[in-house]
Amino acid sequence: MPELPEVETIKKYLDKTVSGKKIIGIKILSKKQFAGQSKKVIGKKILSVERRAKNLIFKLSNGQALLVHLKMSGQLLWQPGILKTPTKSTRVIISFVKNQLFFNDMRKFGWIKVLNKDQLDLALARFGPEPLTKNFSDNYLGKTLKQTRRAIKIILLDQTKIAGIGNIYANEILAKAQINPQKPANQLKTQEIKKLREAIQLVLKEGIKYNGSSAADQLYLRPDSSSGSYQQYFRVYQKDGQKCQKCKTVIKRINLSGRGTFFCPKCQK
DNA sequence: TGATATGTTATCTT
DNA sequence: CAAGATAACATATC
Repeated sequence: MPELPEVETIKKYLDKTVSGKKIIGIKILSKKQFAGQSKKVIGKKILSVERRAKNLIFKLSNGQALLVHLKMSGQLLWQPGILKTPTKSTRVIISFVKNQLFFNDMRKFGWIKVLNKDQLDLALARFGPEPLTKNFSDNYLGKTLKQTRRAIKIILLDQTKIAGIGNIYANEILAKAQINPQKPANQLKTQEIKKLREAIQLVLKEGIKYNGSSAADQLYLRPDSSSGSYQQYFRVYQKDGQKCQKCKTVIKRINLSGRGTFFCPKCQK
């Protein structure tokens, strides 16, 4: 599913592809997935494409913005040149003079919203710090983890605490940091907190480097319809029954608050 | 056929 | 009341 590295990959592609281009039409095929007035967007130029948490933000020349969340199965696919036929899962088509951008979403959980500056700020206000920026420090992480005894993995997934981590990267980060996903957050020692902060940044950067992950059951694609390759480097995700690369212990799968959780019971304490 | 997977939010429980 | 847990959403796949 698109998490921070996948959304960042899409952001980079689209920022260089659509910035400076004028939107000439919007076709909404799934009404409940588009909020606000498409009228306010037509004829406007895209200034830039940005990312906050797992959201994409298209900044427009009239001060409005398109906020996009792909949820589990959303894709933004760039259609060069001639008019392409929408697929069964195409929900919105954004047209440019020579191109189209398809918003495809099999499961229909994703959405696009037209927002003004205030509405955008409000929509983004609840998110915690971006883990790849300076304000995400050992000090911040330590302070945040001290506040709760919920399992550490649950906290990694909490968008109000840290922005952008989803189930795949939470599993991979804890494997890298050698921390058991079930460990109560407030039991992490100073040394473990530092190790965790480093693992968060390292694993997310790895994900971005390989253009995100298109795992077996995933629908994630880059806007040019190519796949990411980070799935080749997974340490634990969907590897239950296989041997840990480090110690050869069999990787275990458990269910933690309804999410598939994978870890090495020997390496991760 | 029905269980499963997922991100986020609404709602229920402790 | 707050924190934490769980249900709900949609739909293809196994």
